[in-house]
Amino acid sequence: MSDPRFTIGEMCEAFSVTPRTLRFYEAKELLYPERIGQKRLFTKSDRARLKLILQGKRFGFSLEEIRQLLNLYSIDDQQTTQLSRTYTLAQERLAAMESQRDELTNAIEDLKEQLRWGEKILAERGVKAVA
Amino acid sequence: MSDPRFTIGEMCEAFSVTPRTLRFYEAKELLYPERIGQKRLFTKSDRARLKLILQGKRFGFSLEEIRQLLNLYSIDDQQTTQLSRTYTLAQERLAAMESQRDELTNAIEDLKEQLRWGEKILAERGVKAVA
DNA sequence: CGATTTATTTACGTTAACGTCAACTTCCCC
DNA sequence: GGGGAAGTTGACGTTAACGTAAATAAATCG
Repeated sequence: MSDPRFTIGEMCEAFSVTPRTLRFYEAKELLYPERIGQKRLFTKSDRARLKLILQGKRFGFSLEEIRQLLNLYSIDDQQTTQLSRTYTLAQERLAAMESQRDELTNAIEDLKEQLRWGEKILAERGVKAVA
Repeated sequence: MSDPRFTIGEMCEAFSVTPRTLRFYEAKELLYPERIGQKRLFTKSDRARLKLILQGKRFGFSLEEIRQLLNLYSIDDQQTTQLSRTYTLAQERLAAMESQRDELTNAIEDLKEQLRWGEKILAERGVKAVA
């Protein structure tokens, strides 16, 4: 009934990454797989963290930034002080993300306008815009 | 009444970039300043392009991606075919940006939940959450 | 038991986006 | 006309995030 462990190959298969990537993340202290002899065994926790890492990357965060974000999830039960510090850290991150989203929203609007303009030009020339 | 030209120094001042950066962008064919002898003279058009470049970078686009985006703005008046091709390219880009924004929106929601959860924990322990 | 398969460490290679000299020209000022 | 100040072209250095190759070990399969 104990938690399952995964080999590096299984992890790579499941998340579409290379072994090099997982070893690299471990070296950068983003993952902490167990060891049996030399070989790595990834836990459920490692899977959860890896999922967050890959998500973070899609948002354009650096691995170092992600490492700090991950620390938000590993809460030190003993030190409440630590907790409220990470809390403010999370709020800062949130603000950054929101402003980034707003910028994106604006850029999207601009692009849409450009597209409408382009459509008009194409229409004038009697060319159908590719839907 | 002719358009004003700007030295590399003026450009750096105006956009908070280094000369190296502007020369690099020229080498990568993102900018096309004129030349008077050896020296570069940046036009109004270069300023517009540079503004878009810096904006693009904030969205996490690579310089190569930005270069392609910039070509959307420099429309070849002779070849309409070219235009409708770039039009679809712009639509793809738009779709990518929208889905990226949506992902961000979700992540923001997740983070907010985490924060609400953290607040409760802090409250239970009698610690004020840092506003 | 020998051959794969799977994994490990070590270490050099790679791309992107500049930073950072070094070694000149050119222009302007007193 | 002798300096700064501003600008130019190399060319090597740097960081991030892995890729890739070499040499080696452990486990598995017929």
